[in-house]
Amino acid sequence: MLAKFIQEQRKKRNLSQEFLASTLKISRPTYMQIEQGERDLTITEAKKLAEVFDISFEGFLEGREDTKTIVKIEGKKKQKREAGEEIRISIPQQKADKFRQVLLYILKKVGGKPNIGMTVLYKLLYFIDFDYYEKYEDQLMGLVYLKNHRGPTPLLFEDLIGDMVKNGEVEIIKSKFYQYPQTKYLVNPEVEPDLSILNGKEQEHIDWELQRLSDLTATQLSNLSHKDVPWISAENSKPLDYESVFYRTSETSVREYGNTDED
DNA sequence: AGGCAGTTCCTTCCACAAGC
DNA sequence: GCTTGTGGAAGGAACTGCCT
Repeated sequence: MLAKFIQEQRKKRNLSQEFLASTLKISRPTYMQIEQGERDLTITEAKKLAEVFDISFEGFLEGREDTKTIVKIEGKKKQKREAGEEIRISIPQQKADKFRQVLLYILKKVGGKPNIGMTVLYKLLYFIDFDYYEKYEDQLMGLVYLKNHRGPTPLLFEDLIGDMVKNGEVEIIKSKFYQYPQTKYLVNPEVEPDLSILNGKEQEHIDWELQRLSDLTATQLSNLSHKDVPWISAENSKPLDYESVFYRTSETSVREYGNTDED
């Protein structure tokens, strides 16, 4: 049932009824009735919700998320819920570890900045990975990023954060950045990222990205990622292709083929 | 046919209660 | 404290029946 689906999606995203109600320009009790299945959605409302949930309109109407992607970390036997045909992606444990350390490092360093919420974090990870690949033709974390409406979304993120919250390494804070709800992540002060897993070149690259990107807002970073060839050339809700960084325009290219640098 | 009260049904929101 | 859930009142659209 669609009502149930909407509620699931809302909870999954840590959104309040109040927020979605105001997005739909209705009162919260009215929104409540939607989740209870006592009131039908208008087309406009359905579209809006699909947009907020970052799900295609068709997928939304059928009550399914359109990225049927099963993430499996090797060596772990966590099974995600079954749902029709899907893309299966296996992630080596080592890669997951690298991701974890990089994430801790980023959060430790810039997680406290007011603009750094989940969305900005996604973009930072994306640029770190894809820029590194463009520069050195090698993978740093080498995560899989899917093309979603808002921009590239790292595949493993939610699972990893879930794990880290359970282990007490990270705390999730719901706050607001201007009028937008924001999900922030605070690292437990006792936890130190283990950077031995990264070589000097990798650390330097991450620092460089953080310095140039970590003060931008979610909107600015979204705009930037939407101009990027890997994003443009990918199909909706499909993985972005690392190879396509070599077709980047000067707008997003970071490799110094000649002399293109800005301040 | 048109007009107009009475009714039903749906939707809205307020206010309160319960949960965390 | 903030969020979620619910009963009830109010407004409005639409249908019915009755009258001219």
